[in-house]
Amino acid sequence: MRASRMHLCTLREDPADAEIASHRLLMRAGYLHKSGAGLYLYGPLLQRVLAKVKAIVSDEMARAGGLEVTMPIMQEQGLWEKSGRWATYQASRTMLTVKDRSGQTFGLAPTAEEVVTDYAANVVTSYKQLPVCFFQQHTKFRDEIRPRFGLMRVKEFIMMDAYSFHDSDESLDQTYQAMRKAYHRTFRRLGLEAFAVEADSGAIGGSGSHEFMVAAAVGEDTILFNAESGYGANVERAVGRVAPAPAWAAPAAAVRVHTPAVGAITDVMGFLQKNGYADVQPAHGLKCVLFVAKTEKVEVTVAAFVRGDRDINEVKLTNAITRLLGDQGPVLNLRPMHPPEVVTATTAQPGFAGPGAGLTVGLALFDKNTLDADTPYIAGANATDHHLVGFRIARDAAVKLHWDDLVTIREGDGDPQGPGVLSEKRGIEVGHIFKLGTKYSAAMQALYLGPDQKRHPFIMGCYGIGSSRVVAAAVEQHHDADGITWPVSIAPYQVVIVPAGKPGDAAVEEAAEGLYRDLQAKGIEVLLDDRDAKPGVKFKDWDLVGIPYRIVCGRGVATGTVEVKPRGGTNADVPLAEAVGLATTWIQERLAVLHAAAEAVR
RNA sequence: CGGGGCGUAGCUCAGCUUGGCUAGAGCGUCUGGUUUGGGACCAGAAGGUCGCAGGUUCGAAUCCUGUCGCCCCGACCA
Repeated sequence: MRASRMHLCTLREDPADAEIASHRLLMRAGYLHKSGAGLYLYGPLLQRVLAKVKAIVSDEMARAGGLEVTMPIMQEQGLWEKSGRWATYQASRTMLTVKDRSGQTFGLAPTAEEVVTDYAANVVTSYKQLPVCFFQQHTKFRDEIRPRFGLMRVKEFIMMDAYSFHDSDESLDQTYQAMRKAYHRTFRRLGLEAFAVEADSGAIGGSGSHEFMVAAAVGEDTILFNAESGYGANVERAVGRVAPAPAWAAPAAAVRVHTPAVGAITDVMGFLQKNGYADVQPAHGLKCVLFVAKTEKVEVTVAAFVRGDRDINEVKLTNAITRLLGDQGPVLNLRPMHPPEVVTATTAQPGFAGPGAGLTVGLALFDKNTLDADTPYIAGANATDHHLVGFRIARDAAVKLHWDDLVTIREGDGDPQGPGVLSEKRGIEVGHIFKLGTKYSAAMQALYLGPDQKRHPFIMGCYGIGSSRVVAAAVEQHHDADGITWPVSIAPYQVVIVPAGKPGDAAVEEAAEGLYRDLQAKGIEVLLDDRDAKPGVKFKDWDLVGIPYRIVCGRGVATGTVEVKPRGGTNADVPLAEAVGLATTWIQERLAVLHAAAEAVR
């Protein structure tokens, strides 16, 4: 491609609304055009990058046995009602809906379990056809509450989604592991450093799941990990060992203490320290957070308790409530109580809630990691400006006790699997794999005939990679002060030739044209910067765009040499005749490194 | 949806507080010339319903009301 014909539109300044590197650089280099909030036009350069990402993703999915299909983006409401998810997605309002001319309502694909399950039910009839895995790479819509960070979180995006069907848990597990391996291979070929962590399965549902994360300071997820044991989990899911609180001089029986105008735990402890309980700390508090949980059928008030120095994990709490509610569930929405609701539930102003007399809630849950039934705590007295000192849950609580895992694990907590300690880092979620079980197939009556001559619901798995998000994550991981430094496997072009002689220098022009022809003949994706611009402008542009290799035909041409330079690396002066060979070799070597990394996945 | 902020040229922004002359700058674009190894220089040009709609006023980018859009902080997810 000749640069004069490719409509390169780089910006010298950062767009005002771009905060993170990928957004900033993709906009500045002309990859992206913002069409609306969370809506982007992918320019010609981005199209090439995306095509390469998609090709690698598809290749690895096919290698793992997947069959590529294309599913409709408009999905009938009826299908979603069969699975029972219409209500969930309407409640969270993540699904965009449209009406056709006859008034029928459709959802715009946020995912495709229903569509693919319906397909499998029709085309897979016998256990002899199992397992099977269908996948696609297609546009998805999610009515994001707040699109942000350029390509990172948008309303319309491209996702690879795969769905597998099985007749046994063992078969599902085999495919799950194959997908896990395929994902690792995919990310290595893409040049991305990604790692898998345990995750909550969220709205998709199911038993097990792992997320694939790209480490990045701007990542929206928090990961807890221990490099030594290999444990890693999203904070939503992470478990760990919390150090016990130190003992303190608690009264034998609970004492009601006047604690004027101090509701926050640290304030309460500060007050008590000055008023007769010198050794109390926040860890001696019994923190009570009040929520309202909604399911399709019921609305229930909930009190959640955790040790005073720790926080409630709302994802864990949601799951715990769902378990308690049984067939009244699942919980579709969980929100903290508004102050007037707190007053109703505790007969006190917010800040003085506790599990003793006076608390009126549907459910009371206690964190089993940080709380003990027979240890003394300082609890709210359900009376404004009063606390109970020396409160013991087993003895003094006036509510039915439910114990579960509710605490948010944080840096410094113990590794659940070994002696080590957990660390924390931020990550961008680029992929997710789930074991779904029979959630969809049972609900939708998607059945196959087994060797026992009976009909069984498919056991399912589902797997996603955010193809367009991967592009943003790649830029986050590969950029410097001058611009993007694409891995060669996904760069829009592999080489750019920059003629840098005086205009009309026939020798320079001839050398550049010759290299251009020869590289094209070798199948290299090559650009020729034939624009009438100063060399400095060209260098800046290609550094920003991120072309991995640059060949400069300049003053050396007179003596028969050109310069070959990797992006961010050092120049090599080589004879004109060797430039094509050297660039080709370097490109192939770098691709080989990525392939070797993929082959090393076990 | 709650809280904060912003809408002026393709991009980045001044001007608004305290209403008043032809609405400005830099970058980018176009023309001509000089330049040509890390975002050149000179001369000239094009480009604006000041987000939109009302209102106040002799007069509104500026003040008021409404509305739409966008950005940032919190709850969703690839």
